[in-house]
Amino acid sequence: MREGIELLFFAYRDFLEEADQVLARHKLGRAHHRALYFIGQHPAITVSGLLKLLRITKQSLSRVLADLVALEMIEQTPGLRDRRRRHLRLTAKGLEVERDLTAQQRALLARAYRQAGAEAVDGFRKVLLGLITEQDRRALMARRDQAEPTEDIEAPGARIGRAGR
Amino acid sequence: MREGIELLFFAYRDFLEEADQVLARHKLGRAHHRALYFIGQHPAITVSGLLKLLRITKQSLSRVLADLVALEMIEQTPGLRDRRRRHLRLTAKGLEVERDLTAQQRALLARAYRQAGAEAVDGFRKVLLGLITEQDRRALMARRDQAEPTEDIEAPGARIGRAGR
DNA sequence: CATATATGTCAACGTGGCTGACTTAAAATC
DNA sequence: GATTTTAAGTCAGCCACGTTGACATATATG
Repeated sequence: MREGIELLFFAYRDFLEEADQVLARHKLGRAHHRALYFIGQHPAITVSGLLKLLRITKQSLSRVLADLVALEMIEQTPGLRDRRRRHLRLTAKGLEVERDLTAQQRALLARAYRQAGAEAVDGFRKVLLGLITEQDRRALMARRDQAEPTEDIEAPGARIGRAGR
Repeated sequence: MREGIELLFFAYRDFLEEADQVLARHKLGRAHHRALYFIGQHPAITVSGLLKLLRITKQSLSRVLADLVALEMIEQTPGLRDRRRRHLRLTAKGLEVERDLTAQQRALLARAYRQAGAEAVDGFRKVLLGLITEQDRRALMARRDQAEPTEDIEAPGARIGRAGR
């Protein structure tokens, strides 16, 4: 049991270290990484949607989002049905940085998968799924069966803030 | 691949959340948890040994250790062969808190293991081992084949600081 | 119109990392 | 025995990123 605890600790730490070097090059922090990642995975996600995924306060998130908007890595468009909502998506630049960030991680994970074998990967997923909360499990599944009709309609070409350059 | 990244993120977060509640009760932070944990796993570990495991600076660590000494959760004894070294170990109180902290985590992990099955656990371990660095892998093994003759001889009954009560 | 919701903002604070400079005691080396 | 190296600690300041609390604004909804 203790071994499992340490495996998680070391693996998570070593896994993040990969991305940290890239982050340093771009002068970004881990919080930016997480935001970029999830916006990349959930295009047009709203601020409140992102808050639920990250489980941080809106004050913390808005600092990060403000940075990313200023750096032109993400952009915000008002919802069509509900103009209070801000739908977030990566710009070309944001996409590039996000890819740069996860490229290392994907490579590392791919190597670990390859070395361990398909069967082991299955076990890895089973155990981790058992560790996470029902809520997070749903978040994971939601993306996989990416049917869910976005119900988050957004207005095209109506950027918010630091307006149209 | 993306799924694996998210699994790690969610699992690690949810796994820590368990302990966070206990930490809050004891008015401790995550840094204290990590120190207590590794001292518990490596009795008589030296400060520099702990630094290597945690990979933080001595300034950061010494804040944490000072807290734990003040709370009488750990104690330090000078090395016998090398009196510059300080060997750390949990006091009865420290042991109790540490158990309290990991009890939740062990239970959660045990449940995940049970649900996933022995074969899955094996895969879980294989993949995670593939993710961590050679250095961390050695740290893990070292404890398992706990032969390694501690070579860290310490003086019995010679506590340092906040002296003998 | 009144209320609820989505988002943002200002201010203050806590934790836990970091760097850099310096000290002390003990060990190791010349 | 003098010099250098090592283990540990200290002081000071900084930064990232989380928190709480109070309040503002625009929009949707009953």
